[in-house]
Amino acid sequence: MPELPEVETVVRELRPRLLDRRFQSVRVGRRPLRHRWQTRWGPLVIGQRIERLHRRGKWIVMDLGGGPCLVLHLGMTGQLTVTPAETTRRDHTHLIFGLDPGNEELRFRDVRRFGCALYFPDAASRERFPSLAELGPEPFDLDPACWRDRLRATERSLKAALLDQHLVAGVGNIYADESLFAARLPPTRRGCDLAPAEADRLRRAVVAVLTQAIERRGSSIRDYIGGNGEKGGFQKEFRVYGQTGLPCRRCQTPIACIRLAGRATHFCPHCQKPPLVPPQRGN
DNA sequence: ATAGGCGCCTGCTGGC
DNA sequence: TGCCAGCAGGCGCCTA
Repeated sequence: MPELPEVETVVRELRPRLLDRRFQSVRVGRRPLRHRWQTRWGPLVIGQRIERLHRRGKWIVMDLGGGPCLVLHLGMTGQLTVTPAETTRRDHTHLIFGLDPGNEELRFRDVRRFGCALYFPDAASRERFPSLAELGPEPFDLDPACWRDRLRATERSLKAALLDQHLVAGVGNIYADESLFAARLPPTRRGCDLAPAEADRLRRAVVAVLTQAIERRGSSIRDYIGGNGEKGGFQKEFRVYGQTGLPCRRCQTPIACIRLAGRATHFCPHCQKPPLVPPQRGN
């Protein structure tokens, strides 16, 4: 799915097209998405002005004037685009907001319907939404000491830790694998077995990989497109994700793929070799 | 606390 | 060519 870089790209590209415009109509598809799926969007949003558009983890938050907001998640196959109203609507388009001024529509398309769109009447109700409220810090704002301590407090694998949105927000399967490769750490290594310097290396690797991916407008494997409808380019930079059997770009060892934390996990068995003697806890 | 499994959905791919 | 199992970028729920 869209992970942090993809969602960031969508938000950046939609912002200039959405800010200060109002919803003038809503069309809702017949089939529901996840969570509390609204069927009566019209009375909630028609006439509301889009004041702010931002990202939190993999969530898109749209503040409407005076408190209410729209919160969207793209799931695995979600696409959010602004499109001329006359453009043919593709199948699996579940929400269509007419925009004023102009003859354009904000469209939410999601083939697998793992995404969701939620309306909160005020900030307090949004703050009670657990998926947002319990989200960990943004990767770019991680306090190094706090990250080190939280990582070293868990016996889970580094892969599982990176995918846990409570620990750090926005990392998914692709960027977890790419970050672990960049940090030269094995995905199976336990958080509690990391030396402080290694925890810090991982933090920097996550930031570096995500930053580079945002610069390339995210990764398009199949469904992902940015807010302007174009595919991303970071899939060309993958070092391990989806590279099973291909030679590692550093050492030529074939990239391995295992199942970890329930997900396909790619790594270089040589560059990301576990240490012979794990560092002592507390050093 | 946390790992693992499943379910939610649809569409594509690879093997037979 | 056709069929079917397996798999896919997420997340939440359940069990052990």
